[in-house]
This record gives sequence, structure tokens and C-alpha cells, in this order.
Amino acid sequence: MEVKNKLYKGQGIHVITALFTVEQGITKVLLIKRKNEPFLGDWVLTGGALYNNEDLEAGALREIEEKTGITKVKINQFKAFGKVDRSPVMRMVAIGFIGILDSKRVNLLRETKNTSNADWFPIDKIPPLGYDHEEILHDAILELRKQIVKSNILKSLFPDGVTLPELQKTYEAILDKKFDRRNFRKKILNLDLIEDTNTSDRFEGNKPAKVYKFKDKIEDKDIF
Amino acid sequence: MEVKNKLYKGQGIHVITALFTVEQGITKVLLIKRKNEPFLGDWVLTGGALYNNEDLEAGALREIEEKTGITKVKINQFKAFGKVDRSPVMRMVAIGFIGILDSKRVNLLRETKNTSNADWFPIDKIPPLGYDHEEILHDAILELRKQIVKSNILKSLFPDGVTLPELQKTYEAILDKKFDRRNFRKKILNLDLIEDTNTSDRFEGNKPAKVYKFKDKIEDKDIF
DNA sequence: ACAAAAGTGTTTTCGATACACCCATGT
DNA sequence: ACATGGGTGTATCGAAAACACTTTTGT
Repeated sequence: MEVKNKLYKGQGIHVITALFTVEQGITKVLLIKRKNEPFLGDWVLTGGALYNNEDLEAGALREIEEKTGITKVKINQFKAFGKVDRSPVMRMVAIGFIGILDSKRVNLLRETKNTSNADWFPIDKIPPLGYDHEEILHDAILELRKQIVKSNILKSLFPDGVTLPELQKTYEAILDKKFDRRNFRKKILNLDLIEDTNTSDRFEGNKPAKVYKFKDKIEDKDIF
Repeated sequence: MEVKNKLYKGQGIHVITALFTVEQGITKVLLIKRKNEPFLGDWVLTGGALYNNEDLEAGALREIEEKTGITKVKINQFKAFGKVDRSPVMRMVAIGFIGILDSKRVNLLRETKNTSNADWFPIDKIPPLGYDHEEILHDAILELRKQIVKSNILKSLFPDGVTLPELQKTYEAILDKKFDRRNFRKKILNLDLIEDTNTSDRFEGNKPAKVYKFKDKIEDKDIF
């Protein structure tokens, strides 16, 4: 259907994902460098325009793959961004997603049809971003912090399981906060996000640590 | 800018709000009856197509006013809905909002240019809805339950302040749960959502109750 | 004085915090 | 045997839950 009324004509939808990783206690986000106008040469979050034949999440995943080569990542929608002038070309509303994965497990494409570079940036050392992506990233970081205590979003960072010391470092990195080891264990186990695998241990040159894994389904707790 | 690539052509944005009220312990949502195709004659949530010259929230508020006459209401965006076929006419992505207000304080328009009726429906007695509005409403109810314990969204239900017994009935209605009176007081005051006005009492034929009001700004608590 | 609804305090229970020692491994 | 990091238990504190009586008003 062709829209005639210019109040509605020429609208489009962006699907934008803030893809995070944690490396040695540093939370990082994946940025790509644009090769086209608008914002040519600027760093932005991964994403692009939604196609008519795909759902929101599918579009976000396609854009991720096209522009970074990353394929297996779980993403969660968190907010829409729709300021009138957020895109200089036409009216675009962005649907924001977040995801987290292990950067060491992916073969990041440095250049693609639409990007001239891609890299992981510590979230406290972000260059100027194109579009409204600084705002999206800001909100995405807050959302990530919420989701790591209420969802299994970290599962995709640890697809092969995780030890409690590893997990503690991750939480400390993302929440920017230190925890007592014994209390952290109790707290995290109480969240019912992970379960003991019983099976395997993992070695790092000292006493082996038990391996836990994130549950596939998290049931939400009572609100009040 | 005119889009040529048919992968992107002809997209649009809906702004849809689930407007709630609570009457005598019953949580209700405002529905309007469509006067046009598609879904002519169907009940739907308040909303419509976003204009190019307005932000998301402004568009949602304009649609609310146009189709219900309601003007002063606070709304919060909560989720985007973008299944490929959610609109039969063209590709539309919906941005969902929730809001709550006192139905007794509004003069609801029963008919407008685009609607043939409007009414409040108990959320457990919802007729079949057009578009994907049943899904949007379902998610909106969950979101409302979250927001009443984490935000001051209820402020617009009680613009002149509220007593604790009134509030308790409201929470019980929305959360579908009963509370002990003494514990409810402690709990709700601990949330730091409301403050004592000291000033006024309110009579209902018995002992007057103290009036509290919702704060304008809520600071969020530690996540973990 | 009675009915109706508001207001309040104490005990108990449970989860959160603070804190120190033992254990398994590699060298 | 020593160094390194993993694992665990207890005492204390504070929040949440259970629970009953008193107060204010209108009639």
C-alpha cells in the first residue's frame, strides 16, 4: 500500500543492537564504522533498516550478521527510540536490542559491504557515535545491568558453562561493584538463574572450580 | 526522501496505549471501537499511526486525545510489537505505552471521527480485539504490575493524593492479591514512592485517613 | 454506646551482611 | 612445602511476615 498523506509518508524502522562482551573485567560494546552517508566514517552500534519480510528480532539478527559476521547470539528488545530528527534522511524509529557474547569466540568481520571497520570498545571509552546511538547505548547499559540479575542473558556469554569465580568477575565488571566471595555465591544461587552441572570441573592452574550453567527458562519472582 | 527498494518501502509506525483505570477494585482498560477498515467494528486499544512531525510519546498522546478526548495522562513506553503481518494493510510496527488514570475524572468521548464507541472493560472480560492488541494488552498488564511498584505511574490515578486504604485496594486490584494492612503500610512506605502530606484528612463516614501523594521523582534502588 | 474503618507495635522468621579458615591443585 | 585460588559456615543484623488492640468519627 502506498501512503499518500505526507504526515505518514516515508517512515522506516531501524533495528539497533548494543552487543556487549566482557574481557578481563572490562565491559565492552561492539561498534562498527559506517561506510555510507549519513554519518559516513562515524562509529555506530550494529544495526540498520528493517525489511518488510522479517520480524523485529530477525531483522536485528540479520543486520548483526551482515555487518559483523556474528551469527549465534541471543538478543532482547528493550526500548524504542523515535525522536523526530534522529535520522537526517527520513523519519526512522529505532527498536533497541541488547545482547552479550564472548568476543573470543567470534570471528569479527572488520569490513563488509556497508562497514569499514568493527571493534570492541570499553563502555567508558566510547568515541562520538552517529545517529542517536550514544543515547541508545546509555540506555542499553542500564538495561544490561537490570537483565543480568533478572534473566539468563549471560547464558550466551558462557555457552559452555561458567564457574562462580568467573561469574563474580563478570558481575563486578558489568555492575562496577565488588562482592564478598561467599555472599556472592549465596546471592547468585538464590536468583535461580544458574544450576550446578555436577559433571565437570575446570582448571586454571589451581583448585578446580565447579561448572554451572544458565538455565534455559527463568521464572520471575513475585513483584510485591 | 522516497524509498525505492521495496524491501523497505511502505513502512509505518503505530503508537498504541493501554489506558487503565481502577473502579471499585476492578482493573479496567479503555477500548475504542473502530469505524474504518481494517478491523472495522472491532474493539482495539487507543492509538493510531504516528505522524512524521511528532515524537513517539507525543503521537501516542495525540491519538489518545483524538479518539477519547482524554488529555492529561502520563504514559510510559514499554515495548515494540513488530510481527510482519500484524497489520493487514501495510508493514506497521507498534510502539506500546501504558498509562493509568481515574475514569471518573474524564469525559469520555463515545464517538469521534474514527471511532464509533469507547468504554472501560475489566481486564478479565476483554472482547476479541483487532490487530495484535490482545498481545499488546497482555504485555501491558504485566508491565503495569511491574511499574506500580517501581515508578510513580499511579500518580495520575490519584492527582489529588491518596489514602493508604485506597492505595491498598488499588494494589490489590492490580496485583490480584491481598495484603495485611499493617505490613502493606510498611512495605509501600519503604518503596519511597509516596510521601505524607501532613496537611489534609479525608472523610468517608468514619475515621479520617491521612492523605499521601506520589513523589514526582523516584530514585531507583540498587539492583544487586 | 455502637458500628465502621483507620491507625499502630511486637514477636518471629528469613534473608543479607560481615567475617576466617580449610581444601585441591601445580610447581 | 608452598603458593594460588576455590570452597565453605557462623554470628549478627535488618527487613518481612504474622498477628490484635486502640482510636476516631458518625449515628
